[in-house]
Amino acid sequence: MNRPVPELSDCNDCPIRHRAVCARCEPNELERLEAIKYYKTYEAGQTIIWSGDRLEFVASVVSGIATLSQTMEDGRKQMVGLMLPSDFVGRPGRESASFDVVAVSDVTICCFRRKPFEDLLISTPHVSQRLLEMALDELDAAREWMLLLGRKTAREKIASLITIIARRDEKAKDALSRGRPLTIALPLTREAMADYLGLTLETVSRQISSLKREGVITLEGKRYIVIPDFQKLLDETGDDSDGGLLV
Amino acid sequence: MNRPVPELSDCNDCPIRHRAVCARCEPNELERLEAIKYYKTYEAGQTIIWSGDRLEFVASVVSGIATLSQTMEDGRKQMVGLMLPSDFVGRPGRESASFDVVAVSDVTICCFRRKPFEDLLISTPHVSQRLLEMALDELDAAREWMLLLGRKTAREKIASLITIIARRDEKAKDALSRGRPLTIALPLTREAMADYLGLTLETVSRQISSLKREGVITLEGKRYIVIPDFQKLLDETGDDSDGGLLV
DNA sequence: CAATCCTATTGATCCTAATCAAGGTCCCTT
DNA sequence: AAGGGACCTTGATTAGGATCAATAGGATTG
Repeated sequence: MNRPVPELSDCNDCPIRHRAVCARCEPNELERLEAIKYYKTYEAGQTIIWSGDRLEFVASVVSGIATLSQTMEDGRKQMVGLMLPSDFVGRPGRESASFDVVAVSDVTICCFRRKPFEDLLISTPHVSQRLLEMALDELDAAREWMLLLGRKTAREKIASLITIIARRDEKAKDALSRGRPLTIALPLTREAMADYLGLTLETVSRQISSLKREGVITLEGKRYIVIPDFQKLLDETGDDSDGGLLV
Repeated sequence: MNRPVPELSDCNDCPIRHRAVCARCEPNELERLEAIKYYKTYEAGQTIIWSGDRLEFVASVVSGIATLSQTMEDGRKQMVGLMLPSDFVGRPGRESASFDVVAVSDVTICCFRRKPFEDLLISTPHVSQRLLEMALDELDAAREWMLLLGRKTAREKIASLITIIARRDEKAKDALSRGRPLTIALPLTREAMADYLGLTLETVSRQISSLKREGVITLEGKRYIVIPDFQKLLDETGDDSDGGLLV
């Protein structure tokens, strides 16, 4: 199936610029980035990188959603990363992948050949500084996620996941900041949600039904959620109540 | 209580050099590091940084063990980081702490005042490159930890924790690589282990007793563990069996 | 349009780990 | 040496989520 490759303008010349990696790049540095970049698209369900694969590139998600996950020998599976547009995938300095990267929806990524990208890192300090910031942000997110996995109830996990998705939903930002009812797209299947949360898909389904019964959320089809009162949802997450709407 | 501040030689002039952060530092750069560094010691049980505190420094653990953890309003607690000597604590570019940092044993850290350290990062690219590598390593570790929290059984969690501690135990390295019986110090209380693993302390105690009953481990006192056959322990972790002894 | 497949929902039962509770061990203090 | 306190172990019971199973909705295909 052929899909058009995104125009350069889709990501403002440099695809990782939307996370401001290249905000301070000199023209000649941008040129070097351009020279080593190419686009790839994957269909929903395809595996982009297998754990253990040799890493040929690092990449930035341009559109679509991908997941990072690990699978145990007996099939138990845990999602360990959710990559949305603008997220950075891959590890400068590592030869092989530690996790599977799977396209959940159709995905386009902007790749940079790894070796030249690493060379470029050495000569453009502000890029590695920005990557460090991004890595530390991801580390903070991973640590929040660990609290969720280790200590939250099934109900709290579901409520937390919905707020996480709502906060990263560009289209919902406006309604969120005004305290309006919120409609958000649910990009994950029940199974993917279960893998995210360390639950089974049956438990996910039951908890969603329960939140629905109690009016905390409403479903529109299976893949759209309406949140009439965001604070009420936040109260179900188990997180500190203050400041929840901010950040 | 007064403890002697470690000599400079304890950490080879630059305390983060043992993780090779400064391997490529010029003499004048090392001087700048020296100028903004100071040592602090904490007793077991003391909180080094409270979540939300303004961050005055970043630091490197010189000796002892500290934990990063989060607590929910009702007291549920999850450890999200275990800091051993040479680990880096803190976040350049962030004003306030997201997690509690607590000394588990007596701890000495080598601090760098944050602002000047951040300035130094900008002018010494190889330091931020090294910090990036360390952050990515920690991210990988966090993701392994997420699999443990989300999908492993209590027994697998305990076995995994013991292997993690064994692998980071300098004194045990030799015996480990030769396939010898291994004695390791257990630096954590049952409660701290429970907070690490997302379990209760009773479950931790029961699972340790069970592994002991079945001869996978032996206890020497409460805080030393003997592992007669490391592979047998690995078989209990749920991780892929191949390559387990390496890395 | 029926057949099939994939995803989701709901019910019944089981099991793991949490909770509640009682002792036990070791160390420190006096 | 006795007392107290921190830490650990073990037992009994409960509960939350997993597992097994049946059904339903919606989209795609022939």
